[in-house]
Amino acid sequence: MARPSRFREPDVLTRAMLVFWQHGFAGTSVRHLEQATGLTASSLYNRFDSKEALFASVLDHYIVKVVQWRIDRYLRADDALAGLRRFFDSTYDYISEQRPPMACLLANTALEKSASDHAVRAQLDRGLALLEDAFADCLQRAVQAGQLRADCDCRRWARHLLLCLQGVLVDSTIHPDHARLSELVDGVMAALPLQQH
Amino acid sequence: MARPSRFREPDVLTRAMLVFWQHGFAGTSVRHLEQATGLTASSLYNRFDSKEALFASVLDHYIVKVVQWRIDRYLRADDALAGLRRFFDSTYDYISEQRPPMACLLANTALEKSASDHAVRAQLDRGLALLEDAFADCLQRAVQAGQLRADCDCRRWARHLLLCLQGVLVDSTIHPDHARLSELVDGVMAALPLQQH
DNA sequence: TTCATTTTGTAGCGATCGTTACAAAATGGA
DNA sequence: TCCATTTTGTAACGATCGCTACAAAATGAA
Repeated sequence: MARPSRFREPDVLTRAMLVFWQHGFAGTSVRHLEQATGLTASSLYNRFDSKEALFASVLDHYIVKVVQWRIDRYLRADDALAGLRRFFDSTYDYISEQRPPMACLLANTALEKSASDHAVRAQLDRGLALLEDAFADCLQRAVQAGQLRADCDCRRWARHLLLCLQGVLVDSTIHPDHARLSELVDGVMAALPLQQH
Repeated sequence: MARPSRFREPDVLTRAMLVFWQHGFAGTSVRHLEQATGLTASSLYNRFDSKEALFASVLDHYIVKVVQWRIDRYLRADDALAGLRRFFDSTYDYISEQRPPMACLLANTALEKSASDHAVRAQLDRGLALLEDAFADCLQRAVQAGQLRADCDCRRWARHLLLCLQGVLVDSTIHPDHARLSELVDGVMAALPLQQH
């Protein structure tokens, strides 16, 4: 057959992901990607058609490895509300571990890339729909567990949580302060239609 | 004296602002700025030291001409809650007038520029503090008018509103749909500690 | 009218951008 | 062993990047 590749594709995508995540699409050069992945440009272009195509693959990778992973890890916990809280906490836990905070590749891309880039837009839609559905499921379980009021409109509250999540992510890059962010999330959780005991 | 300038500085800043707002800092070239302002690069560099310095001036311009203007226009209305609602509405009204939606230059910059760029960070802080204070004042007036409960912690709710605003702005670029955004703002307003009648 | 001063337009600087041509290197199959 | 196939490293392509040198143009002061 052919000469074997020196790198596994998931590793390349993960390393490229971190660069795009931190510096954005326009702010990331192919030279930078070469350095981060350890591949030369010719190898990168051999696997991916262009910087744009690599970015599309990275976006898919992010949705599975970061978004879906966090959904599975937190939003499927037995205690739905506690899981939701931990999901938000983990968001800025993750951020404050990094230097500097990088928010969320989906939100970054939403604000950076042109709205006329329909392929990227569709990927963002998919990633955020994943989150919205996971929020809705989580809230539904909280209703069934008697944590939230029975008349809670889970779909609408899921959209509200998605909105708050994006707000937390933007805020975390401006005020990377754990206490402040935790207080903000307190407010988000308290706004939910909690079941009164 | 000297040869007079063909352009007024505020006009130049406004035009440059629209370009940075839409395409980001890295995504905006000096050629693009020349075209948008009608000035040549030599004229731009004669007034501003660098692209970075021009961006800093543009950010100041944005804080005064867009942020402060909207605060004065909406958040100082006699009916504090109605003004607050109109402030949020105006945010995505403004967005849907544009092709494509451009969110907010402060949020865009927060997610794009490096956290180590302390000068830009300080400007973002200033702009967002302006908004937070205006929200707090607005809520305080709503409390005094009996629209919100007397025990409302206006400062915390102001931060919450700032969070929701950023969320709305991100969402508006992904789903530039007026009805959906209006429903989201319904949720934000309903979450406030309204005085029960 | 001459001069000092600032803005303007032209033209292009070196550096970096995304991308590619090409041949050497590394494999399994024949 | 030789071949077909794919990856790799080297080197560089034309285009564009942020930026600037330089002189002509346009003003008020002397």
